Amino acid sequence: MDITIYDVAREAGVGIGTVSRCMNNHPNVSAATRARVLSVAKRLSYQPHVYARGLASKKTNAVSLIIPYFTNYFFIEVLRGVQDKAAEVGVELVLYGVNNPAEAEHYLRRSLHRGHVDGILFFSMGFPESCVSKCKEMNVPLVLVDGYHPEFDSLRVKNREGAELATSHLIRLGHREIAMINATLETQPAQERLAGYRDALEASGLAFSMDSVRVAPRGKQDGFNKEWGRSAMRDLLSRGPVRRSLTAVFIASDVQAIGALEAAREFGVRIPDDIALVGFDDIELAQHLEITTMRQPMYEMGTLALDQLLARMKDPGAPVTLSTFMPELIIRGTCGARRNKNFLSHEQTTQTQLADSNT
Amino acid sequence: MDITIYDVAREAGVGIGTVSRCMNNHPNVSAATRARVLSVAKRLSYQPHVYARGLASKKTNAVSLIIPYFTNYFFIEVLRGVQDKAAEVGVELVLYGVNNPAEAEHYLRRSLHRGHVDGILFFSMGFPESCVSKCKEMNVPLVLVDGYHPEFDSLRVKNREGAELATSHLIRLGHREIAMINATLETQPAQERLAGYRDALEASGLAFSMDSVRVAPRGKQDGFNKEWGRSAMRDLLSRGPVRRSLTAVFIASDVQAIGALEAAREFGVRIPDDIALVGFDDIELAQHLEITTMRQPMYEMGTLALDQLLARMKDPGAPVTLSTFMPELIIRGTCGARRNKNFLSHEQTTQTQLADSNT
DNA sequence: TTGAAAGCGCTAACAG
DNA sequence: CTGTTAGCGCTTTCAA
Repeated sequence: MDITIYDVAREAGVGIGTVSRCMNNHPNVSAATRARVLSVAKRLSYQPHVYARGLASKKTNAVSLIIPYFTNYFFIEVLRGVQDKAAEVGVELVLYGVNNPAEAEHYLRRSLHRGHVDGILFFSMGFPESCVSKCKEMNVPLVLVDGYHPEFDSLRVKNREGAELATSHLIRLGHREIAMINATLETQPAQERLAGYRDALEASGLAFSMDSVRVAPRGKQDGFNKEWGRSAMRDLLSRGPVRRSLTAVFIASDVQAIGALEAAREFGVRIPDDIALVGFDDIELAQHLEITTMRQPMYEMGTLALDQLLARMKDPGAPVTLSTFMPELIIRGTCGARRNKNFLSHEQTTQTQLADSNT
Repeated sequence: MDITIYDVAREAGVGIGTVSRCMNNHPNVSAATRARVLSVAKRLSYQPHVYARGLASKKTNAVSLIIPYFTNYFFIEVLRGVQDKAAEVGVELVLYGVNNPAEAEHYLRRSLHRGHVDGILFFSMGFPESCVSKCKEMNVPLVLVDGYHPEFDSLRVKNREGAELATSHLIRLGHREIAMINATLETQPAQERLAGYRDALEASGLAFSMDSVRVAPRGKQDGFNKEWGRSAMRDLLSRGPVRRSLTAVFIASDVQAIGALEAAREFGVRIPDDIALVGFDDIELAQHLEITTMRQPMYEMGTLALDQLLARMKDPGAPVTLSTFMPELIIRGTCGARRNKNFLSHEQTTQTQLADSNT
């Protein structure tokens, strides 16, 4: 039924060792023999048994993905990148969706076990310190995607620079009084985005003050959620003195921006006419809601992540790398840039049509 | 470094066979021995080598998922279900994201190879006829999720009944002239949703006519896309005579509904005041755009899919099953029901209906 | 350049 | 109930 290396060897009149060499492009085979073996293999449509190979060679040709399930579009896109690259180079992807840190650690430990996978892609979550020594001693290639740890290869987005860009954009549009809606400052992205916001303000000689920043309390998704966006915006809008001069808000994520949009509607505040908004992430909804935002190169992060992992597998001793990705400003409706003819002329815009969504 | 079954055996003072039995809950071990072995195993934090076990037992403890990449939320949710169930029973998930039928077939064949995976979950795509005989002869457990083939266990949504429900909802709200925006009739969901629409109309004594149905030309996503939704809606709205009396549209999917919404805005048609809309799928965007729609029990489909696959693995000879899922009406803004106090009062439904299975 | 043979770590059949 | 042993299909020395 199943055809094995023995069948091929017999049929080709060689030993199984030779067949093995052929299948693995080992140099020590004469061209003639190789051709003969390969043709037999094809004729029999022989395919090496993955597990047998794995057992003998101690390689699995698989990598595991440890990936949180709370979010959505971002991971899909990154995953798509990983996926495409995996298909290209022929490695298997073992998927572990994770709902909490404990699960993450569990799967991490499992993946660390000998002969399970050749490498690990760990996504977006804080890397459990309790695992770093084990990772090191097991010497399992590991790369952190959308995360950072000094001991491992990491891929991350330039949050600070992105936030700076977003805020500068608002400043260029003439806004002087720009608030920020942020998440919990305990997360790194939140800290960095705050820093970028501040950078932009100060670079333009505008005053920075935490009074204009709404920081989320600890909680669901660390404050990166619609509800917090809504209540922060409400707060911003209901404070009379602040409201008078406030003309723009930089929001640390698109989900929060959605909530902010809702709050604005409640208050009868027109976006972008009364207040301009810029978000962060470019989730799918942002496009439909016409949110101007900072887009992260998700797909590219995926392909690069796997590339990096493969590189690490090839050369375990190489110095640890940190790859950073620059987010891109996507101008849509909520920042008001499109109303500004002058501005439009020298700014790259997407082709999505602007709709007056807030009348 | 790596600890093997031999280490455990030696440490526990037994043979490796006994250790193996303990690890696999084989009955033929005395309670005392079992306890001792297990404790040693734990102490050494021994974990069987997956591949060695796979080689010897000819089981892999893994299933492959062949899943199209074009869509998003639906698959995420289903996947989450599969994922959770997998974690529960401890099977590995090997992911194959697929961009076209050729790739699907490629991965299918790969998965079919001996010893690769114990079973296959094939998602949403037409199952390649060229593979059914091979599947049968290889005897690899396979279940189709959101798809159907008479030879294999299938899980699907009751599209016809769902469409009927959606349309009836519109009728109950008093609409008499209800159009439909559909996809290409070459896909089964499109056909079934059309049939359901027709059922509802006829059950209420309303005239059914293909004049009121916009069928997509072949193309991207079989017409299940925003662009087609927009142009179909434009067409509906620009045809004077039709427009006069038209008060509602049933749309075969939420993505299309989004396009329709845009078209309505262009024409200055108010939703739901001038025209009521009901979509299908309940993608994430539907919630934010307040689209009334038919929700598919995605998560449950995922868990059930894996359950079914496990059942099939346990009993390969069992008769082929077909599990169907009833979509649920989610009332939001676009159908206008909320304007109707009476209606709201007796529509308190939110319980997901579980699968009814039939052979 | 090639064949033979020794494992990889485990399961399962076979004796005891 | 338990130890021993023969593979599972392949990679990889080691001789030839």
